[in-house]
Amino acid sequence: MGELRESKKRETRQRISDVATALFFERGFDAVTIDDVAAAAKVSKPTVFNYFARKEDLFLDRQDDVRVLLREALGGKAKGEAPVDALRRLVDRLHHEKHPFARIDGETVGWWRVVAASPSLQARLREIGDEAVEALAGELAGPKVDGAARLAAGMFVLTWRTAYGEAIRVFERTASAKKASTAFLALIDRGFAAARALD
Amino acid sequence: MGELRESKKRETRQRISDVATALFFERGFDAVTIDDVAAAAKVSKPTVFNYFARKEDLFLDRQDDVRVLLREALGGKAKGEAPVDALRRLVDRLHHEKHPFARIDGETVGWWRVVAASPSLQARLREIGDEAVEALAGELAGPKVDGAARLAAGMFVLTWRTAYGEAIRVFERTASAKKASTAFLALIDRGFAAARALD
DNA sequence: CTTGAAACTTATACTAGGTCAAAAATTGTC
DNA sequence: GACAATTTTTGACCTAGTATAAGTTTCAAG
Repeated sequence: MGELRESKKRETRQRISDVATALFFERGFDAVTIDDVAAAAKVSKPTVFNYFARKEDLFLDRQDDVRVLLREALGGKAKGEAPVDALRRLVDRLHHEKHPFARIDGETVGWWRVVAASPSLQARLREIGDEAVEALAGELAGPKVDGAARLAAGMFVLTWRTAYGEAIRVFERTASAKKASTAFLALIDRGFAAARALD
Repeated sequence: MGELRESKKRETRQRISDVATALFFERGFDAVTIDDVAAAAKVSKPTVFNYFARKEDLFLDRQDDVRVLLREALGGKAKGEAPVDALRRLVDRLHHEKHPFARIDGETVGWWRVVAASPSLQARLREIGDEAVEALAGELAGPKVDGAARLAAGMFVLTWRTAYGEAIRVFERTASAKKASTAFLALIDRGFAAARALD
């Protein structure tokens, strides 16, 4: 059944990803070329693109997680529970689990510095955000997604993005993960309160 | 003092823009190369980039308008008037003036179709949106922009974008500019109501 | 009207992301 | 071990965007 084949592919993919990430942290995203990555991972350029559709995906390969988390948060919510409450619980859960999406510390900030220095990574992040909005709108409204659902979904994603960005800023200013967390959750609450006012 | 020079530049810039827009409508954004544009406008490729920093700017050259409109709406607001009210008045004004930012008709939809078919135009549009958020946050909060201001600004931009997108969808479905307008204003009101709940 | 400086445009060449087709190597199955 | 399927590679190609240096046009001053 192609076990060896599968594991080799996983290995190759992983090697490319690891090598690329290391290079990006070292030199910055834009200063590293695909040829650099390919050479360091000992594969050819087309092979890199065989595993990662865009250069940005070498650094941002958590997009699928977003969809999964949203779905399981909304799918697993108690009957009658408002979506906004289920999402609020998701934030708390991820925050307690120190999930990188909901927690700022030295590591996340290192990651963010790479992003902040690269316009194309930021562009890709915006794109992922919009995809998340569409996915979330689908979860919220079922098959018939309308403007109201998109607006609600947009508010969650916007709130998350804004809270995350603010937390980074606070961390960089104060070097305190605690203060960053507080700022993060405060903005989350603010945004979610506004989202509640939508209906 | 260089009158002829100035007018020639204006002319060249305009010619490039017109020629490019026509080509984009004709063949789609991605199917037209900068070389095509340069040849059709009878200039060289570097000259095109001399006037437009990116290819996308050949089609989206209203970014400055956004900043100007926001500034004059918030600058000219009556003392004591809430920013949200001033922005709401801006929407109404643009809508009545049939400004493309706030009105959907056959022409806007033609423009939108070009955008919808091009990932890079959509990416640039997202970027412009984020720039608008930063600018608006600055207008709202003065020199010290904080997370709350960014969240508020983000909500306005999100609401506008979402309302605009929904209006396009309605127009394409019903072919009625009136229904599109109604959908647009309904979502604007919805989003602005939520934004009011922020404080 | 000439001349020299400044601004604009050009040709040319280059970098880098990304794609494509076909050859070559590797693995799975008979 | 031979044949089929899949992966990888090679190498060529396209396009956006940039740098450089040379050519052209406009301007202002003599």
